[in-house]
Amino acid sequence: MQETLARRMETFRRECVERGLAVTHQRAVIYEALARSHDHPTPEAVYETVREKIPSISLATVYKNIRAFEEAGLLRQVTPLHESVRLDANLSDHHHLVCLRCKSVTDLPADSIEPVRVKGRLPTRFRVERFNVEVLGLCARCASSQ
Amino acid sequence: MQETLARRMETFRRECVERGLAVTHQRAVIYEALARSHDHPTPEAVYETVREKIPSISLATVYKNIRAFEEAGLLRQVTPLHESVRLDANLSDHHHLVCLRCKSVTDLPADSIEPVRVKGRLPTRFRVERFNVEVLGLCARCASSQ
DNA sequence: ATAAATGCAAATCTTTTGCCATCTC
DNA sequence: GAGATGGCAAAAGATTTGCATTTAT
Repeated sequence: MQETLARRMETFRRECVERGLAVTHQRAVIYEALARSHDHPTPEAVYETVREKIPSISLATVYKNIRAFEEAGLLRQVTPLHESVRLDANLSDHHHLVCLRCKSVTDLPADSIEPVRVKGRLPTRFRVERFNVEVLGLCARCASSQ
Repeated sequence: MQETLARRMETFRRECVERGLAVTHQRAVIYEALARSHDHPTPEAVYETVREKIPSISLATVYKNIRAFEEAGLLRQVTPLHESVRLDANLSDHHHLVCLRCKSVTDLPADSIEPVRVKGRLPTRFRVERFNVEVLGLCARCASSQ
């Protein structure tokens, strides 16, 4: 497990070099905080963690680097739709097609995807209410103007 | 189809009465804009649409009513995780357990859910990159403190 | 030495809140 | 007429940007 972290830090350094990103102290500490975490933290939470090691770091630096890591493919956002609330007045069972570039959302009838089936047990005593399935990719327009 | 809209407006009025929400002109126009839309608009987009019918409406009113409609169960947000970016440095295939109340996110190994399978064709020439599966519900802590 | 990155402060964008006037029931 | 709602402006929260200083390569 510790081994895995060391390997991930190694990968991180290599990726940075490959992408022309300087391996700064701040970047390494931010990335390590992310690699250690399993709670899918917000930038603010990452900032608080990193501050324990680098009290002088600024929140803007955390944001700038999260953005840089994303662009380098070192991390992802849990959902690509966090920028602004997206509303859905269609309460019937259905799914969504989400364009990663333009963030357009299109309905997908429930029957166009095999029903989600959980195999085995869910980790905790989680009370499942429903499933959200997002099909991520590029819409026709974005795929062609690529 | 027009029929469906009329029926939805009827349901809307009934739900409002049942929940003790006054059926104001603004509310009806906001709800109708949402019911007619299929692009999962942002509050700002709803505001622009509604302004065509009620030029004097304020953005705050749109936000307040979206909130009220949500609480009344008349609409949903496409993802419950839009408040702040949630980061994921684990790029391997996996899913997420999301608590609708506290917004905690927990990893779910890829093999705990049957692989998502698309039945038939996707509507447009959409270039699928990957699937996001969110299991929504209440985490153990929130379910018990309910 | 050079180009990129950091830190700070200000700006921007999204969403919420307080308060008084207005409308629904 | 009472209490909920709307509009406006200000506040709060999240994220980005500009710029001078510092750091990595």
